[in-house]
Amino acid sequence: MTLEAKISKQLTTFLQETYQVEIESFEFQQTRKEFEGDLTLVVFPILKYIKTNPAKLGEQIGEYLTNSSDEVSKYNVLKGFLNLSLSENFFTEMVDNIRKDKNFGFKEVTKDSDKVMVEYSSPNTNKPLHLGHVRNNLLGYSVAEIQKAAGKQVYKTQIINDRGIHICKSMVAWQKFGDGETPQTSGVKGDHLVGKYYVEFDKAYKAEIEDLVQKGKILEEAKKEAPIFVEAQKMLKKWEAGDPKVVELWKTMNQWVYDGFEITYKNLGVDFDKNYYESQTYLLGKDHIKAGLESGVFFKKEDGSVWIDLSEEGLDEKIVLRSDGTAVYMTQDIGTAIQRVADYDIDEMVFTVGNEQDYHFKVLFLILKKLGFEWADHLFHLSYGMVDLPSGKMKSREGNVVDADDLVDEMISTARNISQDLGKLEGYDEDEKNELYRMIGLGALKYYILKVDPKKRILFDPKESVDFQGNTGPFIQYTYARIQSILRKANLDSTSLDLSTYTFDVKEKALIKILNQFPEIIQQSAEQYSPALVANYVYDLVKEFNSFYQNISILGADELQQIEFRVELARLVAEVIKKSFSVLGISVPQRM
RNA sequence: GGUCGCGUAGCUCAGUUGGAUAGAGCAUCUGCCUUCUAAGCAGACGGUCACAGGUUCGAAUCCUGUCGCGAUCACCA
Repeated sequence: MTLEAKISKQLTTFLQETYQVEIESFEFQQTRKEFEGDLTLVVFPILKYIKTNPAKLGEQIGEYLTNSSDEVSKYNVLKGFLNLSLSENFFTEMVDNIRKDKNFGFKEVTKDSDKVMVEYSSPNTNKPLHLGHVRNNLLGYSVAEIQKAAGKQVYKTQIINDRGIHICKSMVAWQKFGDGETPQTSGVKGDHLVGKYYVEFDKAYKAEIEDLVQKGKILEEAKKEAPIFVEAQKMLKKWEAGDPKVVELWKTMNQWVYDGFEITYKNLGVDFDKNYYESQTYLLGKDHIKAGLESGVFFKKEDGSVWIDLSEEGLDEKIVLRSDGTAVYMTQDIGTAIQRVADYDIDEMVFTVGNEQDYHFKVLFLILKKLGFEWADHLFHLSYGMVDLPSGKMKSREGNVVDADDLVDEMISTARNISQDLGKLEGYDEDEKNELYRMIGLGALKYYILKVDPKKRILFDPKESVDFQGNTGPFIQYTYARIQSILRKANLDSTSLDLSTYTFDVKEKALIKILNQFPEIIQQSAEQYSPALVANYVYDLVKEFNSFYQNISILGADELQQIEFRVELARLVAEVIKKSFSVLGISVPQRM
């Protein structure tokens, strides 16, 4: 039982006996720093039931709790706020609880735990990943890890958009201008090579449009008639018809991209339990449209196209099948969702997709619900804001993107420069140093992106780059490394530590209180699908620890028991840092 | 135009069932390395919480309207 629950119970009893009113829930908050106390009861809401003066009631309750509750040792009342000081015993209890639970903060995953599938990344295969994908990947991975920590069975997945006009554009351009170039012959990473031809396509396409317009064509027509575009469309038709040559080229170029993506994913430290490929799923869903047509969920227009009318829900009509009977995006999304539930028997699904698709997912979930799938209530669109550059939106075909691989490299090299300036890595060999630079550079990047509320858009200025000081990943990693240093020096066995007679320092208490919040933070961030909560929490913890560290001597404390406890407290802080960062996908160093 | 989201310090962000004098970091300025790692600590400066109403004992938070920014409203994905 949480502390709040315990005290609430006592309060219910007290108010029942004294005022004959039944109140079960009370409003608590952390006592603000400028006041004495650990936990604050807000008295105002109780006045709705008991007409009296808030200060007077606060006094009464405070008096009662101090006398009858083991947890409360002191109180003071300010206006309508009752500040309670917790007893030393209670702090001892909290510490003991944290110490004895090796899995502190995380819920155990069992065979009976709910199964949740988290989809993220889901790239197109015509270009390398950029900063927008990075946010998507970091968010998706972290949310998946947080769900695990909250006790769910998690499957990470992506659907790779490996077919369609976009990849055909790269293919056509490669055929025309590529001169047989491959990743091997050029030394260019596969996804970048294919991306290069996507840009080439766009250049040639634009030139052709320009040319046609010069010759008197209307822009709209020119766009449709430009020879290279016509060629790409032809190629798509051939692909759909299974033309062996086209399919082979398609396979080859996609493989280049997959090999490239694999490296990027590895560098980012993200992974997947299952990949779905659009080329294998794009025909799915049609059967369900048929079934829905029969049951009256959908209706057919004269031209044969199939629609759903969502005007009752305040939305429009939405097409689910083209008049020629082919699938649209929505069709296959209906199909893949159903397929996934069939494959994995999942209870929940999370779709990590940008907020530009809010409407799409609203409609998708509604359709699945109308088709009668119970699980449609447990679908969540993890909608996140775009990452914009100072110059505006990133557009791959125009080349104004922050490339994922370049960005990671830059972060690592910044970390290297800073580390070398500080020069604290005596005794590390080159491999160890490089591993550390990578850890810090990625830590900076990941924390920078994850600490922001997912739904907010991020403005990323490559010139200003990412900080390594203050509220940053490296700051938190640094604190962890400092603690490791203390643990090495102390070299203590704390198993027999007994705190039953210990008197805690204010800063020790502050740390214990924050540590104690960890399990709740994990649950909250899981419920809200927000890694930002964990990021901000661990920052608060670390800030408090650094203040403690700088103001109170740990190894130089007066008494052995103090030394032992402080070392143990530092160890607990380090553990929570490590766990918090692990769900953010960030590693922590022994030294830095 | 309809719908959805956002608007908090010069900049980047916290502020979650409505609660005390709205908090951090960066930047600027002041102190602190002969003691556990200064990627740190202690402090100063910095606010019309976009604006206007409303609900409430109490609003950055809830409601309405206005303005600004963004997204979306395709037989594209």
